Amino acid sequence: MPSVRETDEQALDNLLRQGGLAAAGNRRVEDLVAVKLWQNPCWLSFRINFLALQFNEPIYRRIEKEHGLPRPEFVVLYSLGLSDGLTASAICSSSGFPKNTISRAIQKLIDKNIIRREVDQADLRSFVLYITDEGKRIVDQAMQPMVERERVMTSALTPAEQLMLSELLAKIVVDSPNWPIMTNTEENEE
Amino acid sequence: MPSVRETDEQALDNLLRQGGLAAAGNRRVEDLVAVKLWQNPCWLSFRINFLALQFNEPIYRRIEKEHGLPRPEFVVLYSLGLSDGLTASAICSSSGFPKNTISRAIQKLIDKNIIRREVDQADLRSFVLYITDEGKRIVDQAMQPMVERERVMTSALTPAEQLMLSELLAKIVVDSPNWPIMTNTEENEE
DNA sequence: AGCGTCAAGTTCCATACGGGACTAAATTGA
DNA sequence: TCAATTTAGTCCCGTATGGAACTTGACGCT
Repeated sequence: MPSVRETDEQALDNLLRQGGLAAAGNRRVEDLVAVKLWQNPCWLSFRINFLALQFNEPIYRRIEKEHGLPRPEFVVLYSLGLSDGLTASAICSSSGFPKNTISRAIQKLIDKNIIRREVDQADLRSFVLYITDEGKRIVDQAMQPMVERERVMTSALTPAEQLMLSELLAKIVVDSPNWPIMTNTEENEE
Repeated sequence: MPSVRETDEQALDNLLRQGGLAAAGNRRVEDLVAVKLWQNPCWLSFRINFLALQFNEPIYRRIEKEHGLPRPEFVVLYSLGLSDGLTASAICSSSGFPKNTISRAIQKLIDKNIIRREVDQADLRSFVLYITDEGKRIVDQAMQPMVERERVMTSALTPAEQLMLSELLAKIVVDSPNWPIMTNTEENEE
């Protein structure tokens, strides 16, 4: 909680909102994008959403075309690629997809012999998921364009800036368990 | 293009991937989230997507409940709130939604008297969109929780860090027109 | 002018998605 | 030890979504 006075808070708001405006300089950017960058009370969410889109759209389109895996299926596969032997609910909560979507994706992947499923002996309700060799092959192959896409997207930043960005974002992610659950029903905050 | 040698590049990769690991310290974070943060070749995309989700999910759920506007409709409205008199295609390209989705959303908003549409005299194919008073009211009201959510999400960072983050992200967004179009058909890059 | 191409929006349609109800197993607790 | 509650995962079903084809107007070219 920063100890700044009211007016300073507003000044900070303005600074945040205009973050990167000076540095943009001669660079040309689409009109509405410029507005959403620099005249937007929600500076963070636009930046984040825009960049997520710029990454996801081409990547998932490609994975769909090349491997026939829609996004939820690939998310499951990717998760197992990072950490084999997961359970469906673990994938849900780290990816944000609802459990029925993940469940469907898992079924499809099993049918395609891309993952394998075993009942968890410790908890007979749940299943432990394992990636197959075929699955490993697919993840490895799909990884290349993803990494490359990130490289392209971050190429405007120096290595030091990239590192700074990685750390700042991680700091926020790590803090996320502390955020309040947004209750949609109440009308007034503050 | 950073002028680093091969091995340095790998070292950088490792640093980037582990960005924020040291700072996380005692903080507890879900297992798979930790893996996706710090043992993930795609450090950027996970951080970005995770945060986008943490923002979008509660916000759009709330806006849906409170104002009956699904996400694409609110995106249109929000865009007009920032810059009145836009055209449908401008909204498409800044938001990333396909044009039929935006088209539908516009129709609905017109029906609900939240926006208004006039033929563009300069180009009879296209329409110029205007927000109505009712629309302004809704945006203003919906803005509060959005700003508040951002405040919560960034509260782990100092003001200086927030400013740095805003600038780094903007720098990437500004660079986005230079990124190559990903052609999904080719098999090999490099 | 007249034809081909392109761009703005709309319509059609198959399908993926997610809310909510449901089953079954674990856990709590009296 | 037997309800009552919670948790893992599946199923059902209405709806939103986005690809592709289509309509209409603009633009370029000869």
